[in-house]
Amino acid sequence: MTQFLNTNCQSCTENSKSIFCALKTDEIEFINSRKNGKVFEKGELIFHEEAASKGVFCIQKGKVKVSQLGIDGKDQILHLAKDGDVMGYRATLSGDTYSCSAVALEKSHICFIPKEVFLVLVESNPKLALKFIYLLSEELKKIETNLTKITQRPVKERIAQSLLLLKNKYGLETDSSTINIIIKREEIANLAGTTRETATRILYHFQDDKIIELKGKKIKILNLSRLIIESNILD
Amino acid sequence: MTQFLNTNCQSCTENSKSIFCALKTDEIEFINSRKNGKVFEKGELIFHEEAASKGVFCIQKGKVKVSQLGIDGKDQILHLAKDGDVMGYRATLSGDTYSCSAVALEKSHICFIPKEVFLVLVESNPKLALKFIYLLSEELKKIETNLTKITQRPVKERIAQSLLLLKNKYGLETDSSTINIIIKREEIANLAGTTRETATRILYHFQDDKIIELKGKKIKILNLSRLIIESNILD
DNA sequence: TAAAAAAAATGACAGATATCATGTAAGCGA
DNA sequence: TCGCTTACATGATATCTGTCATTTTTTTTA
Repeated sequence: MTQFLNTNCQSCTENSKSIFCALKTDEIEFINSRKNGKVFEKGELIFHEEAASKGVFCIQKGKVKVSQLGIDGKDQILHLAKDGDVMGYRATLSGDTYSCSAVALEKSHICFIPKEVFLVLVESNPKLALKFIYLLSEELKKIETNLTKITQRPVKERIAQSLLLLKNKYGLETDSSTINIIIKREEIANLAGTTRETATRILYHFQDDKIIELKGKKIKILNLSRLIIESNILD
Repeated sequence: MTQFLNTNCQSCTENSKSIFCALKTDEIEFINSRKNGKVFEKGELIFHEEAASKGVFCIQKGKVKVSQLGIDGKDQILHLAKDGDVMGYRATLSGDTYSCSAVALEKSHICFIPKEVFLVLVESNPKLALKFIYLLSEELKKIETNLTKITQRPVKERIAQSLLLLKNKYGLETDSSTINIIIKREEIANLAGTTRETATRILYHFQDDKIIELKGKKIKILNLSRLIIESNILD
């Protein structure tokens, strides 16, 4: 059962730093009166690929995976999102269907901004348009690099990279070493583009080597520098 | 030895349909007087990844591969370009280094538009900005799908897909079956994210199955529908 | 045109990963 | 709390694909 949120954008932008923060007060008002907040439970679908884009989603608080389904149902996680991130703008900007699905990784507060509202803003505010150009560019660069890496590097390195990504994205807990996300083995596999079994094995490898410690669905990084070495990221 | 071109944009936009075609006459004049045309020989480098973006390149006539170097020197072709295509805009728009290298696949006539000129246009012309948003979006979608496919599908399907891509991009010769591009085995491999040897073997497989015919560095499609089946693209 | 260099074909082989199968543990709803 | 379902661990196996080595063909250059 999804409940509705009734926060307003003003208080939201104070905390998180979404792309909408640079908007003028009246523009924020404009969004605020037309947006639509919802609470999504863990595992709940936020939007589905192949659905016609109806607008964009802005995460007030939460963690979301954005993934794409392969032919035989295996999905590839393309993007991880957190507080302040906007999702679905690619499809909305090009008037297309969503090319990915978004699913909450934990209970998340997410606002929906209808297409018309969003496009009016982008088209009337050149600065915002440039920001999205920027965002798209970054995204494109990231995924290009990813494509090259994922196809050329062995699974072990990709798993290490995935762990580093999770750490950088969601941060560490108060013990300064446990990655602040509850994530299934299968999702780690989908991030690294491999199978659940292989991911499991490699994680245990890393545990045997005292690089990480597996604590149920959480992962504690024992030796960050070695994890970086394993990931074979040279830069 | 690179020679210089002295065509003007007016005559160019009449033939090809680049993204700049929608510009007003004075804007085209503006580009025309500041651009810089060159002839690149086959195999010649047009721009190099990691170089700071100095501007964008517009193909008047030619074929170009845009690729990214992996860790051990193997490169992944991310994009194929032809007449009217603009390259390097991603980096230029986000004020970044190029993330890919571009190399001519055949003798190509290419104009260079300096960063300042390009950015002035984009920032002063909202319609153009939206066009680039569109372009970036399309590119992003394409590469996301590619990432999922390339990591999840076997090499055979990827090779078939690569051949279809080449056909769709560069078209067929007058015999209505030979793909209109001279391309090395290694480049097909780099497109499909595999090795030269494996690409070779699979191409011969396809030839044995009477799906294609290898004519030196050219490829003739004998049975398009079977090639599509092999590519396992369901849509 | 001959020689040299580059590209391609081809076979042998090894290894990384996926797949399959089965048992175990953990989470969840009644 | 029990039972059911979902997630996880783990071994055995097969296979795809990359690597290496050698020969042949094609292209380039002198």
